[in-house]
Amino acid sequence: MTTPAAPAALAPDTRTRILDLAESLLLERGFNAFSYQHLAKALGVKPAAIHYHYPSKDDLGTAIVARQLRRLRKWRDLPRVADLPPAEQLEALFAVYDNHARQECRVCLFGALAADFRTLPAPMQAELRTFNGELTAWLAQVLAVGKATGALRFVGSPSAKAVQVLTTLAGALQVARVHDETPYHTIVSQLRLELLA
Amino acid sequence: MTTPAAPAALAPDTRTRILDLAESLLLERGFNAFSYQHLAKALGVKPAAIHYHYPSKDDLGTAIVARQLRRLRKWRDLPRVADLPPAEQLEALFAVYDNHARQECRVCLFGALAADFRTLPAPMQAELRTFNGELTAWLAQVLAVGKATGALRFVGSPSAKAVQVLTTLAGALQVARVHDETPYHTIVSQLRLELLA
DNA sequence: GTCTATAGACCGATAGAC
DNA sequence: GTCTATCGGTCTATAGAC
Repeated sequence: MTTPAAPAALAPDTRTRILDLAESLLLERGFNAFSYQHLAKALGVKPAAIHYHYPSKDDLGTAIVARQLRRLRKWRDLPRVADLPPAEQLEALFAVYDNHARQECRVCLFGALAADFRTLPAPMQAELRTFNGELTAWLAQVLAVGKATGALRFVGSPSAKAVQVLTTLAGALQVARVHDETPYHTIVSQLRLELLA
Repeated sequence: MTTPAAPAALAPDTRTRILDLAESLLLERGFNAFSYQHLAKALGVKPAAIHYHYPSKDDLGTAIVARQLRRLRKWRDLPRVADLPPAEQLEALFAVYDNHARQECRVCLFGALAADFRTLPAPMQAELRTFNGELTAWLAQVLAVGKATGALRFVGSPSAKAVQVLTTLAGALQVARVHDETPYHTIVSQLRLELLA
């Protein structure tokens, strides 16, 4: 019985390189703003090679969202995240968005796809809904515990506040793209000011 | 001296019909998701006729944003808006977003263009920055007066709060598109709950 | 002011060799 | 698994008749 080669961490295969680049372009410029030709040129392969791995652009787009969903679940369940007290879980969430802001003013997955949502293939729409739903549910739980322990402060229900906070963060990354990072940091500071007791 | 014909309110000219339809499609599906052919077919004219009025799609896009900016200034300076007390000015703002949510889950201009911002022509980018800047400045003033009179309640500076509230509203319309109107109303209720003293 | 006709580029996708 | 070659469609935009 032969063992499949372990994925080399320093040399991702073509399939992964395609997905990485497509994800970057999606978050930096939007789904309709890159083509198989762009990907092929940047990766030094031919467009047909990408069609081999992802037969259609719909498949590629769906793969991007599906991977982000897997990453979200992994991150959420990491001991260094799951075992934190609520206020620090909130900070861990902010840190993720800070990373986006620093990397070429990337917006988050949700913010990148929401405007064009109706033009997306159905599987992509479904994955994005799940992504947003699970993230919201996670934050609602964090907020509920935080309120109960007195570490976080807000009016209204945890789930309503979770929807509001995530929506604000998604929008904040968009504002950073249109202007600069300043309003993004203003918004996050404002959220901290209001939430941290 | 001849008088130019007054614009017939019930029969907008071709130029305006093009702009109206393009604006609708922009807000409902995104800037890259409609073409001159789509516009032409829906209006019963040929693509070339649209090129006559708006030589390039960049010109058309810029005209959409420029008109929204003119509308914003007009709305803001209307006596029935400008003379209102702060809490009612805030409600007037919410009413504008409610209208968007009800019309085919339109996002606002900002939310429609932010994701693809880097792919937009420079004049469009500039107009959008001005649009967002003026709206933020207006709301900051409303919030400042509201806080001073005790009608509105929030921590932090009026301008920081204004950026946060507008960003949240823009994001809320995007969430409505991805899911349904429910989270939009949840977010606006949350904003009311927090701001109205 | 609107038309016909078409240019010229780019798109996503496929067939089939290697 | 990646290549060459190419198809058919759509896009923005232009030229020129009416």
